[in-house]
Amino acid sequence: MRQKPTLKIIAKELDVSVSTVSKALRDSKEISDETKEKVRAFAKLYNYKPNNIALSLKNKKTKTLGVIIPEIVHHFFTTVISGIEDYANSHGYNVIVGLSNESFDKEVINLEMLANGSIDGFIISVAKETLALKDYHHLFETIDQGIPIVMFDRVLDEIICDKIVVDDIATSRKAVQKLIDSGAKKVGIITTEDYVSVGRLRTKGYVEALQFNNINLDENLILKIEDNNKPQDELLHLETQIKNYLKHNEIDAIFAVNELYAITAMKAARELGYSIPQDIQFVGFTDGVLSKHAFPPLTTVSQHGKAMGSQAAKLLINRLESTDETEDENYKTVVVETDIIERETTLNSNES
Amino acid sequence: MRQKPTLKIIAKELDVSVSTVSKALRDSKEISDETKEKVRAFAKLYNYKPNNIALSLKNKKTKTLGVIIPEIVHHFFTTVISGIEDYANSHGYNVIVGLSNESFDKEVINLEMLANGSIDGFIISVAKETLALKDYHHLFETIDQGIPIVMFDRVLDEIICDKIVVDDIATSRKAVQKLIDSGAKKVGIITTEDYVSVGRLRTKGYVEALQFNNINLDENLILKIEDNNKPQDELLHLETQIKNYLKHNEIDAIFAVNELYAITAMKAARELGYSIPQDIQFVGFTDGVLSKHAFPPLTTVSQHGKAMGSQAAKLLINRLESTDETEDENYKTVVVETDIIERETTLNSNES
DNA sequence: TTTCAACACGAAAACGTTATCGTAGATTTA
DNA sequence: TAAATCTACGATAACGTTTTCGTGTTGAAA
Repeated sequence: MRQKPTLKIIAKELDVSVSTVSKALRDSKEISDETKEKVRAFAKLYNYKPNNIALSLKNKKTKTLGVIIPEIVHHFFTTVISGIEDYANSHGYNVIVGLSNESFDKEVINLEMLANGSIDGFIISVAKETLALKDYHHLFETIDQGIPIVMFDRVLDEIICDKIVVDDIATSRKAVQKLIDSGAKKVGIITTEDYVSVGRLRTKGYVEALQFNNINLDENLILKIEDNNKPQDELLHLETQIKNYLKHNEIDAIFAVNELYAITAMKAARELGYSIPQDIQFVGFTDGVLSKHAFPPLTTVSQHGKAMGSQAAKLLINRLESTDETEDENYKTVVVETDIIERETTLNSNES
Repeated sequence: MRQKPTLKIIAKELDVSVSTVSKALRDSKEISDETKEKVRAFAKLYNYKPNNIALSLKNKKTKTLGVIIPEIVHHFFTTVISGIEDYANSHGYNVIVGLSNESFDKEVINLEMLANGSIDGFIISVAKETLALKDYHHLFETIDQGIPIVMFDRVLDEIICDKIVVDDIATSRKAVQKLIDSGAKKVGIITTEDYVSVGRLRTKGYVEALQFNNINLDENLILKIEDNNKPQDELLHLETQIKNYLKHNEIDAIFAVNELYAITAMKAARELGYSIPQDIQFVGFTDGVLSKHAFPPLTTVSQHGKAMGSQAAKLLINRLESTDETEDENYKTVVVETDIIERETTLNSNES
């Protein structure tokens, strides 16, 4: 095991001062060509690379981004991370990820752990529990410490910072409209409880689409999935709620606010004897593996997670590298486009 | 924006020396209770937290683990990461992830970027390209620098380090045996090319299982999927290869070395008029979302990715914290158990 | 009274960098 | 020849910690 060479070691070996070595390697004009050549050769030979930690301490910049998400075993979040990584890496930044597991406490701990010098800025999608508790002190504090935050997906109006979102309301309207255009008369929605903002907004879009088409809103057609605390039978719990919902309502189309709800509803519908899409149509949200490989392949709205990720990284890095305090305080919230990917759970509009 | 307090600032404010503040906060007995109290109160008031970077520099330990994987948009890898995070976090470590995108160059860059002080050790699953090139100099070099590596999933015999693997051969044997026990006479395998070690090993297990049951090996039943360089139509490419394979062979069971191959094969089989599992049975590898929500739900072998992840983190952290050089050099390779999760693409053994 | 611990604290070094400033000797300018 | 200017380098401080080693007061022991 060979120990990593440092400036000091090189300096001693070459019998010059540390400053000379540093300057030579940075091609300072204070150093003669002769000395530069000697130092460079030696550095190359021993594979010298400057120590990142020392640089971070000196520059007060770590060149790393902290990403805090509720869950990593989730296609949407991984596409976002992938987008962040791409952009960050190609701009000389590293990415360190923290998982909140939807827990407020873990979110706070992660934030604080990373805020003590480990990272230059955060990209974050807050935990459900944080949403429910409405306790945002940790976010305020890190911003107050001068660490910029970019929020995505689950964003908070109360926090003033850059944000990356999809236009949930408009997208949801678009999805429901698609269903209506394809001949659906009784469109239901499977959504989350209202404290999850994306759920609330998508429900709103659903309502708006109905109004726009002069369809009376039937509250029974809105299924808000209750969270289950026991993750083991989460899925079972979900299924029974949906089956119950399907049995007690006459529905010919469903808009589900995420992939899992859509897939599970399709399974339930099949078991109840519906055929898809003839008897009942489906549109999901988030274009993940599940949608693509579902049976039949699910028509869904694509959130373009990768684009969201790289947008987030871009915004954050721009802010970090803007000549501090110059043109700041004008926080942007960029809304990324969504598309409906038509697959086989919806009828063609002209077939209706 | 309030700037973060440092020892120096606290010291000045309280009119004591930096050392006194440091000692007081670390509860040194050199400091009087009175002073300790004063310092603690002040530190608490201003929410003092020691700067991680400075600590890292001083201690030559960063308390962070570098994880390098080929792809993050992949269920297996995310479960592994999740296991790593869990264990690491609860032991005071952070995790910084690097994506190689299956590219040798990106793997090398990521490794070097992180090896310069940013992390204490690596957990890595090498890129396909690295496997194909058989160029491991970057791995040797980081080990040579005294940075420990734990390899998982795709491991290399040539590298001497801790390893986490599943027993691919045995598991594959078990899966094929299951198919045979359920009455299959003509079992095929859909696998990767041989340079991907997991593919090679699983193929080997397949062959062994046939031998064990005195079934003649028909080379035509082994489909090795060729990699496609154009990621856009990767899926299409896969489908045509599989359909072709199904058309030209008489097969009543398929063992696929990953989820995607299995799902795609099921789709192809359905399109060719097979019914599952009556006409053709399927077993996949890796228990991901796809398997669980496939139609019909796919019988598959579970790799327990989360367990692999936490095992990897445990091995790495143990090595990092073992009183250096004392009991080292005895590298372990732990093999984690696999299970076959029976769902609806296989017949019951007694139905045969 | 002298001597000596014990006590409570401060100074300084170290981790690996970079940047500012100083300066000895060589060279040019007046 | 004296003065000014380069040239090429070294010393030092600084980033925020922790730790080792002093050291000036006490109070107690001799």
